[in-house]
Amino acid sequence: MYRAVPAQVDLPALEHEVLAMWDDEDVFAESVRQAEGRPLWVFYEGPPTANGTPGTHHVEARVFKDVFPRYRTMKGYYVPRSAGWDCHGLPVELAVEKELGFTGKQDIEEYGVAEFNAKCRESVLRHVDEFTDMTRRMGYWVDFDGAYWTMDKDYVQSVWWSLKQIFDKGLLSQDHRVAPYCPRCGTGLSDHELAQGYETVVDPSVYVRFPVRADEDLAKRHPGLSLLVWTTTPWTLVSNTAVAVKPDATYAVVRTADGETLLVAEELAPALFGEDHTVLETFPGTALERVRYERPFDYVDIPDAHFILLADYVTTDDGTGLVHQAPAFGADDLVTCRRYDLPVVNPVRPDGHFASDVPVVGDMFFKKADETLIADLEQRGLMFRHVPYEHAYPHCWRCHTPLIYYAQPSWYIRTTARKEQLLAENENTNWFPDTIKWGRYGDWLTNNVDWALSRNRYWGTPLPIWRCPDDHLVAVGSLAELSELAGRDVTDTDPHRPYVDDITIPCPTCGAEAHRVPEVIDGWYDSGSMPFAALGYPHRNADAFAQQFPADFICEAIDQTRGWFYTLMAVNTLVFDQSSYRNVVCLGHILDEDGRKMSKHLGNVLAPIPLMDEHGADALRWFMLASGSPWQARRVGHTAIADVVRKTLLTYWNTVSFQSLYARTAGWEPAAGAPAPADRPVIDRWVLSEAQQMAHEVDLALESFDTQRAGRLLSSFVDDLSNWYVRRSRRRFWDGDPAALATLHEALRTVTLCLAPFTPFISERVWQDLFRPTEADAPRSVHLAPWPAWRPELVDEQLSAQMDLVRRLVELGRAARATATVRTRQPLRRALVSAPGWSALPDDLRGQIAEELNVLTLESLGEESAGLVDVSAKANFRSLGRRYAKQTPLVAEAIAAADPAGLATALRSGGTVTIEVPEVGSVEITDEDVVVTETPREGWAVVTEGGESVALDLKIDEELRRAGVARELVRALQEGRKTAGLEVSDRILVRWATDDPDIVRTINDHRDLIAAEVLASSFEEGDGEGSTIETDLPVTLVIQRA
RNA sequence: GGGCCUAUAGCUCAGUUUGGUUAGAGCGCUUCCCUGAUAAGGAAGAGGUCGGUGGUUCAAGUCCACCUAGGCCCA
Repeated sequence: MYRAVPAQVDLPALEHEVLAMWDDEDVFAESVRQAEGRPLWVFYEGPPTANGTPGTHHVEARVFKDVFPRYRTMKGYYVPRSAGWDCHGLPVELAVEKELGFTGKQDIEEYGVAEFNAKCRESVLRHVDEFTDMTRRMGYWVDFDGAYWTMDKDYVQSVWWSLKQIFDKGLLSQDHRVAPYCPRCGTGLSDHELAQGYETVVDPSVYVRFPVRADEDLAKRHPGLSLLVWTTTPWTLVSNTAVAVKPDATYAVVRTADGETLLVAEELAPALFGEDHTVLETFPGTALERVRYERPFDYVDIPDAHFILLADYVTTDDGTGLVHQAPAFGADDLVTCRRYDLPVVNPVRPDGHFASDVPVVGDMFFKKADETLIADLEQRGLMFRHVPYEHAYPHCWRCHTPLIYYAQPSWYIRTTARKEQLLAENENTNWFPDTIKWGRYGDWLTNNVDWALSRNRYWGTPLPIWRCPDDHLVAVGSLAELSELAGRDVTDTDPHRPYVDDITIPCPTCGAEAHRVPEVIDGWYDSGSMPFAALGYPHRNADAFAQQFPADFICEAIDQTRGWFYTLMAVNTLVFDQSSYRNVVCLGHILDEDGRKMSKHLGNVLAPIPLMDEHGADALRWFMLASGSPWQARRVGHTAIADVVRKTLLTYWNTVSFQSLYARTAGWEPAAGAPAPADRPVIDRWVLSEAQQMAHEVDLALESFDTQRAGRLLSSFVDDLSNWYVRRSRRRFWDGDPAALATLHEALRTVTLCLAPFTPFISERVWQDLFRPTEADAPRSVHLAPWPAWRPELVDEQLSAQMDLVRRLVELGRAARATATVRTRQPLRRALVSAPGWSALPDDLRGQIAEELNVLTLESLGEESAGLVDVSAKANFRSLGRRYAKQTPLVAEAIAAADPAGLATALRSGGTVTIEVPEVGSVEITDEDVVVTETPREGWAVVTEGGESVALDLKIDEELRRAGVARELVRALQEGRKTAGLEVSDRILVRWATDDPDIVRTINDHRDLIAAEVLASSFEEGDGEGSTIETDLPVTLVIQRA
């Protein structure tokens, strides 16, 4: 026996019960365990940074990470899934610094690295709990007990091992380069970190005069000549070393309206000076090489410098075509200046402040110096123009400090050396959506630059390289290896700073004492190592790794193209010569209701747990999976989610509740048996066929990671089931018809299983209420059940098409009633139908139309009513166009001109008609080529669409009218039953009283029908106890429970 | 400056792969209908230059080119 399913449901409360049940019965673990030995389907969880509170965008990715493993499990795969936590890195350090009130590295050093790292570890553990709560609440099944932590000792040693592989391949090296650097955090940033931190800022844009030295020939020809140099970083002018020009551009000496003489690229002169200037002389950039000038500031000593040099990268798109060179602060500048053997002078300290001994700007933060320097240039008359300039400038993605491009020593992984291989691996990867593969991600790979791996920080995987005073380097792959090198057992050491820093080894090359280099590594390398490091490979779990590499599926949001998607591919391709994932689903971002990014700043962040406790996790999940396109940025808000509940979840729930109500009322059990599907009424066969098709197509959609399509299929099936199958079959349920009950049971079983991966809570509850109690061998959870078996013998495509026709005809009939303003409750004598396929429609289906439209008979419009109709014929371009292409309009014209009635008659019998078309000749027309529309003439309500017509006979005689009144009485009584709070199976006593002879006659004529409809065991004239029914008819009705 | 995505009803979005002559749904609004599961359902109405221009084609929301605007990413 089914459990009773109330019509009203509190979804969030239901979900909490289901969560408790999963815990009690250990369902998730069992779903994995019972699949052991089956084919593996490998999923990798991208570790969230255990820092800060999870947001609704975390729910998005996690819904997708859940739905496909659940689906694959149902399809018979073994899908183990471990949680993972990204523990290291600047975000954690920053959070701890903030807690402790620190402002920089010096505070950390004073506090003690060991103590600071202990705080970091503590902070990670704290934040992981919040993620765990959110993850459980949303029903994301992932194994927390087997979670990997990037700070675990074994994890760190696996990372070390992989770095040693890369070092041994000659791909890990130290280099001095100009790279983005955060002066606050005191560390360089990798390119994927840089990518996350561009902010639009207003910087000064300055055009500065650099006077050409008086002893230069050029200055002799043009006394008072200055170079006009443009920069948006005035603070770098202190270190001006040279000026670069484009060798193949044309430069001009220009006299301005003010009579001043300036040197700029010729094509930029109009933009700079307007039309009012005179070009005195032009020459190519090459002619300017080594022309000396007076530098703007002489605060620091830069020997043998300050002349013009040539560089191809200079453009004449904007600025002046003369580019200021400060090799310590620009990657291009460094390369160019080195070619001319110029010194690299850097007056800025690692903390971003000018050195104390620099005049004027000493100890000033680099950005702050702009103002002072500009004032000075203006005072000395060197400033030509000074305007604010809005542009995107990189900032530290965590602390928002403007970055400085800064020459610094750093460790690099030479990913550029393996670029071709990375591109080849990308070739073998399936991206969803596939545009990412060649677009955003492919583009990123094509423009790959070496990976700046090291960080001058504390809480991270220490770079496992030991160096002796003679710069011999050793890479170490584990603590065991380190013990051997050190000559003592250090395997119990925490591999983090500062402990590992204290271990020294004799240099294997020269025997001198070697120390570990001070850097830790980029946290993104940790997460990219997770395929092997999560298992502690190669130090253990070699077999498991062999099986679980690469992944069949990973999924994150689009910001990870340069994050995890990249590091995962890069690390594993470098170490194993193979990428670590085959299919990658790449989601769009989540925006607020107004289309803005969610940020604490705007106060528009939706906290996930309250959101789920209001609407339910299923609703949020369904929204993420099926509402809009997952690849696109989407707006999330309460209305959109409430809509999911109302539209899909409650419709499903109410169908379940309906089934439970009538099955229980009838005492029906699924085991009681029912006619074989083939022997059931046609509407049953139809819904079973639809269910099969739906399950099959949802299967295919999920196979190709298309949850949106799957969702559409599911919700439209739920709608069909509730608003067509149940609606049309209600009476059979009241009677406890086993065929109907069995059919709905089977249809609900199919849809419940298909919904399980999407909405695991409500489907679990339905499983517990309907299926677990009534099937002897039912799994104890829907999530332990297999995907519905494909039963093609139940599919009937012809029936499906016929039902579509029926539903279209019903629509036309309703529209006809509306135009005639005859309400549906009033029976009509007959309806006439004209539609292709009508004659083949089984009587059962015709009956559905008649009942739905409340007409006594249905007739074909063509058969006996020839005189009543107007016939028109229209060309079907789709079929004609294929044959006649260019001549289609001519043929169409000829069809329109032909006698439509004759055409229709000939074509209806399946024949063909030959018509003569000018310029084309004889054309043979079949019924496919023509849309025939028949329209009745007078006294009829007709609606026609696409060649299908329904006409209602509007004549209402006394008999029909009274039948209508009877039906009105029935409706009023039913309404009364409901208001009185009666159960649907309760019998009632009815008393009626009226002065209206017409009502008396109606009741006398229809007494049995009315009594049967409202379950009245007595239906008598007179007064009685009970509830009085409200009705617009002149009659008093009183009902009472029998 | 480059790459990618997006542009369809007041709002949120389908439809574009495979071109076919009345472009759909939901929400909201108006009117009506139906109700023995439903916080439902149905019909009609108002509401569309399918971002713009040009092209290909007998035929373009759909294919092509260019442009505009917005978003994301890179420089």
